Formats: sequence, structure tokens, C-alpha cells
Amino acid sequence: MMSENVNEVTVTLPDGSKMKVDACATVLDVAKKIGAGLAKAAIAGKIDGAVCDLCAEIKKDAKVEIITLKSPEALEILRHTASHVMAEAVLKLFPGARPTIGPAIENGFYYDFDVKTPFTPEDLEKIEAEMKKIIKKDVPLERFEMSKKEALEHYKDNAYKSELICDLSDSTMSFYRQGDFMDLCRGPHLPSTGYVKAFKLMKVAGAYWRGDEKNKMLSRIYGTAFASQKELDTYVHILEEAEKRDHRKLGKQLELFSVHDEAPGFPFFHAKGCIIWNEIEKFWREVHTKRGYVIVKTPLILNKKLWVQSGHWDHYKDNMYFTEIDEDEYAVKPMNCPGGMLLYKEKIHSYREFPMRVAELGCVHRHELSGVLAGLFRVRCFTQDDAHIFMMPSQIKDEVTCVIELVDYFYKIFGYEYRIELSTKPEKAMGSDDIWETATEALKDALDSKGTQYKINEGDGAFYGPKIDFHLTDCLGRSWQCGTVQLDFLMPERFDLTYVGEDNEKHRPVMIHRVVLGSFERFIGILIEHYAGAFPMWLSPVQVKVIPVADRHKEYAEKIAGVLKDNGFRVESDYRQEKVEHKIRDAQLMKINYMIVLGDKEIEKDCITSRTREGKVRFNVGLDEFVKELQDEVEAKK
RNA sequence: GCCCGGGUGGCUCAGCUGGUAGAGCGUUGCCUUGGUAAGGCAGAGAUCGCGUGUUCAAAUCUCGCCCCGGGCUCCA
Repeated sequence: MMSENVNEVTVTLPDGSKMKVDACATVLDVAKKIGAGLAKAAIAGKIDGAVCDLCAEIKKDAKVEIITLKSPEALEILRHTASHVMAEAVLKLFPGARPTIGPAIENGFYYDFDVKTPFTPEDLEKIEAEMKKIIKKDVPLERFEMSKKEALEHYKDNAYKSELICDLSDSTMSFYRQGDFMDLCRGPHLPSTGYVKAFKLMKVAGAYWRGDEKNKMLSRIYGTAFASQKELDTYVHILEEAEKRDHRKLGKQLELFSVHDEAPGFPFFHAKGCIIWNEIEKFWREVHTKRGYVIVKTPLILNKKLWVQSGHWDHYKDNMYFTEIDEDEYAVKPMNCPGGMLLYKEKIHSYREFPMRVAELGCVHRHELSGVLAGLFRVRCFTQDDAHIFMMPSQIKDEVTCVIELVDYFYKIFGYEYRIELSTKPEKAMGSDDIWETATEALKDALDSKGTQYKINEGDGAFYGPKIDFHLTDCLGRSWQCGTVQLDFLMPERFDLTYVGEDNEKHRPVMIHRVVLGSFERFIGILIEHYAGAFPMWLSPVQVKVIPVADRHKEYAEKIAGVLKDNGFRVESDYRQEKVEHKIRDAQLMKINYMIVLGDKEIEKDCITSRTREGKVRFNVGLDEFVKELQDEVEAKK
């Protein structure tokens, strides 16, 4: 041991073999040495499990793992390096800007600056140009350290960095330098700025320091970076394609819904949008009835007293709308539960009724901040497919399992991929540890018994109970909570709910709030994007377009359309004096499932010619056969 | 709510540094009766989000307000 050469360290290579390298070697050096090749190996290193910087020294007996620029880890490092390059460019162009934080994020990176005047989209071009210069120079990034004191001195004019430094427990602060620019940073980074080959600044945005609206608004620049220009181009292309299926755009084109200045956050559903809504609602009612739910309806406006009792007056007042009736204060319901409580208390309940599943398509109003409204995804009035389930504690697991199965059943019908999160007891919570424990375990058991993957958000539950959330993703990758199963220990207390148990004594029931679709508005919004407006038969606002070739075929077309309508299909006819091509094109743009073209040939043979929106044309189809096929398709919900 | 961008005929958009508006699509009429993604011609249609100020003159410049879009979670 004493004889060991202090100028050498041993590293373990990916294949398990050992190699001695200079004590000052970096991961990059090792990569070169084992012939990984700079371009090919690309090259971020791992030392003893932790991703470390390429420029960092290799520690004794380190294990080296070479990963390529294509790997997610390396991409993250690349983006983080790009954010440093951007910060350097910004500081050069805007010397007064104070850098704050600039991490890599899911699809790119950002950097927040404190500036006198926020950046504008025009600034982005200048910044991009400056970044290109820095990248062209291929400046090495070097890691170095400072003591906390030195670091604070260095950032004496930057309260944000100082705050970060003070929050860190490390005794020394790590920094990265590229040319004249240096930044407090844990790393790792790519060896030099030249690695940032394909990047693009995407947008500017305001963002509060540390995400807290009480803090100062900073100016944020979002960008993205990839290992190659080709990948960047692909990404940009995907974004453009995704925008085409934006439900707001399609909602207008397909005449599904609209929003008006006169009613911000309160969408109007047009005839075609209503068809989708009604079909889903019909299906929803059928399924719920089959699964042992009863369906009720409670009022939209209820007296203030009720909201005081429920606690909404104290905790949710800012999000509620109010009105006055006969000089008495009333509120428009933001949630359905208090009304549900009144229903429950209408009579005395026995444990024999449990689990008691009471569903309601409840229209609720919530005053959301104007800035967060978004199409059908975030609105101020929406219809929840709500249900309150009352039961004994012993029934929690089975009942939650039923709800999870129900959610899964619905989402599968629509072909949704979804993500599940479980939120547990927060610091401030009501209810005994005992009931929390029972309830949380029941939720976990229910999920585990189905073998479902889920994420646990420790301490993220509501103060009145733990919950499971179901999240769906929109076309731009933003995720939206739709379904939720929520235990509530509060309402039964507040409203003194009871049931008579087996022992003939009064007990407190356990209550679940749950929604499957979440809200019809959001669910339909996501549905529009999911199908890109091309709805399956059972939901499609217009299922068949009848297209006569010339005026003289109108009578036959009317006859065919009549038969289809009699069979319950949603049919439109195009009697305009336009060519078939034109009519096909218009039907196609409206994403109508079937077009049927009728002319001399069809009349002669008493048949139809059909065309799907995918462009598949079939001649000589008998009407009965066509009807049967379409009926099957509606039935299959595919 | 806060920061940035936007609001022009039904729709999508053009109108630079001020002189009361353009295109395409759609719509209406006429011609065309045409077989699977746009036939031709003609016409109608906007006090340029709302209000205010500056000016001889404002869609274009001030200020205020409303609405829409993006962002405000992802820790150096």
C-alpha cells in the first residue's frame, strides 16, 4: 500500500477490467484511452454510481461507465451545459442581468434572470447568435471550488445566488467556468461548449423566484438541445404536428365548442360537441347503473350556512361565486359534497346498505385565476362525474379496488395511457393516525393487488384524507389530472353522518369522493387531442356523409340517408352543386367516418359506394350490409 | 393575479416608421351536372377588442380596461 504510485489510480472499466491511469486523469481521458473515441463515446462518465463531470478527477478505484450522448443522462448534461452557454450569452448582451437558476428539464432547459426589462421574443434571436459564437469557440468547461465565504463574496451583488449558497449544507461550493463566465453549479457538464451542437431557444416567460408568487417575477428563457440537428428538427416537427391536434384549434374547425369574451372560462358546447358529451354521458350512466351506483342531482345554489358547515367558507371562499336571494347569502357550489351530505342525512342508514354508491353529474363553478384558464382543460364551470361512496372502514380496500377497476375500464375504452399517483398524509392533517394508516394501506393494497405501477407523493394528500390520482397527458406533453379517488374524514364529522351497525349502535361512516372522467370538459378536451378530432363511430358527431354525384341523384340519396337515419346513425347530406372531389374533401376535413357516393351506377344496382376517412373505397355495397357493419362498429366502441 | 406575445370581414392571416383597409377560404347569385382531398365568373361582407388621449388625420402612437395564447412544479 505504501509502495503504491501516488501518481496513478486504478479504475474499473465497463467490461470489468482494471486500468491504471494518471491521478489527474479525467473521465474524458479514460474514454479516449480505452478507444471509445470522442465523437462516438460522447461521453459523460460515471464514478461509483454518481454521474460525475468529465473534467473531474478520477478517484481511486473508481468504476468508469461510458455512456453515449444519446443516453438520457448525457442529454440532460448536454442541456444543462446549453443553459450555461445561454447564460454566458445573455450576460454578454445584457450585462445588468442577474443569473439565478438554470436547470435541464424534461424537453430542454431554461434559465431565469432578474432583469430590469423582461426579454422579448426578438431578444432570443440575438441570444441564439451569441450562443453560436460561444459554441464555435469550443471553450472548455472547468470545474473548481470555492469556500462558502468566497462564494458569498463573489455573489455579493446577487441575492438569488447568495440565497442558494446559504441554503446549501456543503462546506465548499462547486463552480464551473467557461472562458470569462462562471456559475455556481454542481455539474456535471460536457467537456466544452462545442458539444452543444443542436439547440434552439423556444420562448420567454415570466416565472416567480422559486415558483412562489410572493417572490419577484424573473424573466425565463426556455430552450432545447439535442445531440444532433436531425433530432432537434424531429422534435420541432413533432411539436408542430402536436399543435395541429390542439383541442382548441380542432374544437373550432370541427364546430365542437367555443369560448367568448362574454364568458371567460365558461365554454359553449355546440351541437356537434354536445353529441360527444351526450354519448359519453349515456355510456357513463349505463356503466354506473350496472356497477351498483344510484344517480342523483343536487342544486347549484345553496345557502351560505351549508358552506360554513362544510368548511368551504373558511377554506375555499376565494374560489367561490356568490349571490343573494331574498336578502340571504347563497353560494354557487364549487363541489358537490355538501349537497350530497344533505341527501345522506335525509334518513337513517344501516350498514346493510353499504357500500352506498351515490353518483352525480354535478355542475360546479370555481373562480380560477384568469391566467390559468386554458380551452377545455382549465375552466370556471365544469361537470364532474362525481360520486360519494359511504361505507365501513373494513370496506375501503374492496371499494377502492372497484373504483380503480372502473377508471381502468373507462380509460381502456378510449385507449388512454395514464399515470397513477398516491398521495399520503400531510403534516397538517385531521383524523387519527389509525384511520390514516388504515386508509392509506387500503389504497396501496388496492393498487398493489392489481399490480399497478404508481408513484407515491409523500405528504401530498389533502388534510382530510389520502388520495389516488389518475393523470392523462395532452398533445403538448402537459399532464392533467382526470380521475381521482379521495378518502374524506372531514365531511362525515362536519355533518355528523352516522349509520347503524351490526351492534345496533351509531357509527361514523367512511366516505370516498371519486371522479372517473374528472370533468366532462377536460375529458372531452383530451379526447379531441387523443383522436386528433377523428372520433370513433360511437362518439362521432357526423358518422356518415351522403354525397350524390349530380342533382339527378338527389332523390336516391335522400332515400339512402333516410334509411341510415332510421337506423339511428348521424347523417349529413351534401347537395351542393359541387364536384364529388370537393364534397369528399370537405367531409374529409370534418373527419367524418364514412362518405357514401351515389350516382347512376349505384341507382342501377341499388347499392352504395362507401369510402372511409382513411381513403378506403368499396363499390357495390348493399345498404343492409353497410348498416350492419356500422352498427357493429358503434357497438364495439372502436 | 403576475411576466411576455396577440386581438383586423364567419375562418386563417397581410397591412413597415400615422393619411379612415387587403388576400385566400367560406358565404350569396349565375354558369357548370362533375365519379373519391378544392370547377368558373360575379357580388355581399370590417366604424381594424373596448374606452381615452395626442394629432389636421390613428387599425397604426399614449394611457386604462377586457379577452385569447405561452409561462409562473421540475432547484445551483
